[in-house]
Amino acid sequence: MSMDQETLTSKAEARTQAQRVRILAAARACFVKSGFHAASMATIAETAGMSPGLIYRYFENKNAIILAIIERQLEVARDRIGQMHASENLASGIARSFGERERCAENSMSGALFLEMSAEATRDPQIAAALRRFGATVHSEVASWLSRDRKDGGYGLPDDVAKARALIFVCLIEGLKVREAREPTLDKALLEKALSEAVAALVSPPK
Amino acid sequence: MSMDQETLTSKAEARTQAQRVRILAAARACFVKSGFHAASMATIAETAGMSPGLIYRYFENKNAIILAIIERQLEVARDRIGQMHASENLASGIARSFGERERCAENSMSGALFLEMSAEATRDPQIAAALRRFGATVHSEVASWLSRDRKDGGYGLPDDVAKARALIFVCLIEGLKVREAREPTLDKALLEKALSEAVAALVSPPK
Amino acid sequence: MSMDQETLTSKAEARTQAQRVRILAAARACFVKSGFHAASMATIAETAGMSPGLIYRYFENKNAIILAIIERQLEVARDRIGQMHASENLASGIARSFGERERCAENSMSGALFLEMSAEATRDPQIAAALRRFGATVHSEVASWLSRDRKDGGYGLPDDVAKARALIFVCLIEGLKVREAREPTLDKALLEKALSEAVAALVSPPK
Amino acid sequence: MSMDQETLTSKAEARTQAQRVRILAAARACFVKSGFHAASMATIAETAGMSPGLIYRYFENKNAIILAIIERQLEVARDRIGQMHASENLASGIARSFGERERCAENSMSGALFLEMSAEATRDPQIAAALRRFGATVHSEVASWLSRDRKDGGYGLPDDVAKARALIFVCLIEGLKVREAREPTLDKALLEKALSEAVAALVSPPK
DNA sequence: CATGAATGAGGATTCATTCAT
DNA sequence: GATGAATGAATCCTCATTCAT
Repeated sequence: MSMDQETLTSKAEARTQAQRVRILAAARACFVKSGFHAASMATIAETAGMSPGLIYRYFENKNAIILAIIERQLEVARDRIGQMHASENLASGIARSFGERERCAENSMSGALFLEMSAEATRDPQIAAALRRFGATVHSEVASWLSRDRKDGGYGLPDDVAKARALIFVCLIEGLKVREAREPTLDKALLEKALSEAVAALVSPPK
Repeated sequence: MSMDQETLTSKAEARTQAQRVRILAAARACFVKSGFHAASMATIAETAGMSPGLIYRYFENKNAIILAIIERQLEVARDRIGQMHASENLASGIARSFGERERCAENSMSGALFLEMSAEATRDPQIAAALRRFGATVHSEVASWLSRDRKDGGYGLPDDVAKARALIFVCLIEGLKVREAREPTLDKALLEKALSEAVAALVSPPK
Repeated sequence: MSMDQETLTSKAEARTQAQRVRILAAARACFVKSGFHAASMATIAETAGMSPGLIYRYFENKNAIILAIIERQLEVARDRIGQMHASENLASGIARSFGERERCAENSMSGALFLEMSAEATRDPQIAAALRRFGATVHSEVASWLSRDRKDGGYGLPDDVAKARALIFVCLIEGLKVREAREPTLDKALLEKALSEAVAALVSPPK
Repeated sequence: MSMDQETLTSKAEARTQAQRVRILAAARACFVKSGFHAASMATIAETAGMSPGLIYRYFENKNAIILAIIERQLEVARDRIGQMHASENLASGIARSFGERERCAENSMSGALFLEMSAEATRDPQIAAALRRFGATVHSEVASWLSRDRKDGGYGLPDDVAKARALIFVCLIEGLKVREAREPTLDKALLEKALSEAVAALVSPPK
């Protein structure tokens, strides 16, 4: 009744993957609450419902966890920005997502986490590289979306204009993230008004 | 050859002030390099060329140093933003200040420090309050500048538009700060081009 | 060969208890030798044969250790005083216990520790409260013993006289404790003679 | 107009003495409030209205101050006990002095200080010796007072009885001191009642 | 696999003592 | 004499990491 080797292996791998996910979820929660440094391995372990020692079977050390979280958060963020293109009303979409309470799962990029990551990037070259990769991807994606033909859902801007506006767009979004972390109570109506005008300007044809 | 009491007192005060400045400069350097938490008092003391114990004669504890640095950085930032209004060409001014090398002195707002501060603000209410105060001041300053009459060096925008645009402006600047910390090598020409268009849009009369 | 859950739990609890005892014994020894403040956690850890960090798994901080020791010493003292009632010859019992060498174990109330505790009580309200509780218990116990009927092993004194004499009795005992700490070489014969007369007077019917 | 050498010297000595007194008074106050260890030299200096450095011109180190204070306190206590003999009503005199608030000056032996001293004596042989000397003096003084002829203000007890009762007396007083430190709110009426009976018994002719 | 007890290197902070002025 | 800035060792405590079970 024993399973063949391959099945066993894949079962084991699945479990390994599940454990890693469990740890990362716990770590994310702790990091959001206390920051990378203040969150202790003991707390993360407790949050994950396992022993501190076990974590080291799945991650070499705390830094590896931080890195893995960052990697995953960047994927999530990338996806989210991808979805924006499709959304009917970009400005209100962004505005609405502002200050969304962490829904516990990892499908939302926490402003606090984003700050923590960025701050850490100024010291850790690996993190810096990851963020740079992320930034480049997002920027070119937004740029391509602005330059794409109108009939393909784009805005038909010349390439150079698209690139410049994409930069503004990306900085604006990141600035909002920072603000969100700091001032989650910001007036949403004002924000939406401001954003809709800004977005309109960003996608309008150049003079 | 003895000095009168007043002279002595002011000498002592001058020394005290000088020491505080020395400590803050060292702390700033350490914080930029390692972050608020990873920078140890021992390292700060060494950087300042003094013993760890001496620091506590001038600051109650590490947190007080962090707070003092933040307060000072926000002043600097406030001043800088104030100067922007006066500058001939806003966009290129901002672009030029981007990525300026930390001149070690405290007259430039380090992007890294800004991130560190913002991240810390999500945990420390005192820091959060300081940042909020700062944010409010800057926002209203920018708004008043946008709404002021053209003949007074403003842009004559209606109050509500000015408020909304000021928000965008401030977020954009902060987003740039974040980017600066992460990617100081960003293409300056592109940045200037992007900013000049964005700034032009922000100060243009509403439709 | 694996143990069931219950066995495991009780084993763990037993170990925890054993470690606490080990720490308390070491701490007691250190406190007797150097006092609460001068005894360092490092020394206690070394005495207990463990690392400093480990102590904090079993006690929240140094103060908790001090408190635990005090609590335990007071229990011991309470028991001892309880036993006195039963003893054939009270005076010689007290005299004999005077200056007993610390048997390292916790079954003897060290005079030094008693002093340390009392001195600390003038500053730490928690310790003061514990000592006050202790004092009240002992006082009322002695009083009830003096007032109880002769046929129940008491001395049949009126309540108010019993209360007053109990106070004297308790102060006398405590005074002896102090003397013991300071002058363990006191002439035992003299002490016994003095005590037997004093005890006789304390239990004699009032005029 | 200059004073001769001798006058100068004695003037200097007087000043030295005055400074020492000032320091000791300050130290006493600090020790009563915080204990020997917790009272810092800085606080003592501040209380004495001088700089920390200056203290070291008059005392070799903190320990020397402690020792000097103890020496002085013991003198005071010796005097006080001497005065007791003369007092009309011994019991009420003791009772009344119980819990007297430190009158700031050094003419009252603080219970807290007494405890601190006794605790310290278990470690520091010099302090132990001082206390032992003190104890012996007081004991023999009390004994001689009990054995002295009635017409000389004594109680005419035989020498050996006087010695034994003096021991009880001294322990009782010390026990009261301890209690005072711990429980300054003790019922005075009860105390006086208890003491008057006890004192009466101690001075009564032996059976 | 899993546990969690154990380690020990730091970290912030205090304070007796010294010494240049 | 007097100051008080400066030192640096020592203290309590935390936490990433290891390893026997």
